[in-house]
Amino acid sequence: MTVIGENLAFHLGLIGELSVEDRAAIVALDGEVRELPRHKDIIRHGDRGTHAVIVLSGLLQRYTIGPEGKRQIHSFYLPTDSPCLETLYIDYMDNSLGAVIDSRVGLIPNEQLYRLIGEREGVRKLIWRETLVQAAVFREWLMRNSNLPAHAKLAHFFCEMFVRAKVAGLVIEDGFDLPITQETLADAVGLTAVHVNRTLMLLRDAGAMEWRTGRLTVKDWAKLSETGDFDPHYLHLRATSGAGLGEGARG
Amino acid sequence: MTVIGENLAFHLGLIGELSVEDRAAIVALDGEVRELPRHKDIIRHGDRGTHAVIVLSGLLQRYTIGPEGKRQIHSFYLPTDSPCLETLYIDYMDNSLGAVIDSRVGLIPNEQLYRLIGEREGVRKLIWRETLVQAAVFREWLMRNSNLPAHAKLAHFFCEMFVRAKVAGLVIEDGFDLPITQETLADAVGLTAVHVNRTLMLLRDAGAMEWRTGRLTVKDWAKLSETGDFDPHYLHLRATSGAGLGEGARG
DNA sequence: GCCGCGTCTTAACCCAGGTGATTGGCAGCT
DNA sequence: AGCTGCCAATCACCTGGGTTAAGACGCGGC
Repeated sequence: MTVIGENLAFHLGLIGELSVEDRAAIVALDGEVRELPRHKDIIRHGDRGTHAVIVLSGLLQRYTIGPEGKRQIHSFYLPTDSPCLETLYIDYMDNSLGAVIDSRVGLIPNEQLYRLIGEREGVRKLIWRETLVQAAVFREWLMRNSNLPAHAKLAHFFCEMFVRAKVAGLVIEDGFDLPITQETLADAVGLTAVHVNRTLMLLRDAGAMEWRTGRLTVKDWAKLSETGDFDPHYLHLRATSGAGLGEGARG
Repeated sequence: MTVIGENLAFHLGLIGELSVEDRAAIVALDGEVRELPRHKDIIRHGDRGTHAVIVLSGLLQRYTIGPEGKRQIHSFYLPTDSPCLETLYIDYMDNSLGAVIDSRVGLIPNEQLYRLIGEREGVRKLIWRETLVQAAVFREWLMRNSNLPAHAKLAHFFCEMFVRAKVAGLVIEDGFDLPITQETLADAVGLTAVHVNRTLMLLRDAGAMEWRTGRLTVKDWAKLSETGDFDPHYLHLRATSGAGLGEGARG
């Protein structure tokens, strides 16, 4: 029983059922715990991924740097999230993964996962499913960044992060830590920092949400989710019903 | 030995090695062949996917309809492409799959694939890898639609389709069938049909490409790929080296 | 040979969001 | 206290792409 395995089991349990034996096998997984200072990458574009990553604390981001230095953030990873599971069967990293703030991550060698995947159908199913859910999130981000106006982009983004934080057990009194700068947010939703700033004030004034000192608080879920045209189905959570999700206590 | 299995084996062979036995097992897969008239969906948002789809001829598109009827296309599928492999472990479809033009598809029941995945590590690896490559494509589309200006979006899109058509053996004399309307293209890259039209003429006038009567011809690969800042690595093909890809003869 | 419809093309106008530059607050360091 | 760096907040101005509308060019059906 390890912190890393426990967190992975918890996370996989959010998107499907785990038998007692499968759960035990995952919980028994171990690996290296590493401190990752802010702005430091753990895997870079072009690297060969050899480990799965489990976020234990802090916040990670997946991103690429495009022409003229433009950065596109593909996803953020909250504690218990597991980026890099795709390195199991994709050798060449086409993006980078780094820490937004000082973070702690667990690293599980792929070999350990190959073994479990081969032996246990239940584990295979959930890990595979996890990679597919991430693909669904990329599709949703594609839709959001291509089709929605600025205020809806921000609202949609906040809704997603809120739901994910909620099921991960990170939400306290309708708020959770989202320690990103407006510029980082801009790189995620495909706007400029200036326009993000302008647009944030609209959402604040509308009373939908508050976001200060790195903490997001949802004031009016109905308004926020309607503004962002948000439907959480694409997250494929076991309990998907908007903000009124189950308790979701940590491992 | 069936058309469906043969096409799937060919397609998986593009992204990885298949042992003789694994290949034989895939080639032996069979399923229903179905004619899909243009604009008809084969799977709809909200459905439960129960089959993998193999495109035998024609062209499919994956899409969602957003607020105010806006359509976002997430991907196109050329002959030998295999959408819906994600339905193996995702029960609820969060998008639709339909025919752009009259098409023929093969349907393989998921049960058959579960069996093979459980029995054969090599097959499991390649099918999983295929779903991960599609996720990488979604990430690239996210970057493209969020960060690139209109002319680069179009160039990037054409580059991707060209490379994919090339490895599928569909390219003859630097051209292949891309029977979509400008409006459909607009819904893929996140522009309006009018602006797509304006921008297409720039690319044409620059001599980079030609696109008439549903057939795309690349005139100047260097110019086109530079305009679109295109790097084919994200497709994770076995032979990835721009337009000068291997022969790629069908089945 | 004509009609109807889908698609492409073009034009005139408009606005959401980009650009660049400045200010002020706040935290950490010396 | 003063300095440095980061980040939020604004302002004035600009432009890429959206919007609306109106022809033009096929092409299949009758």
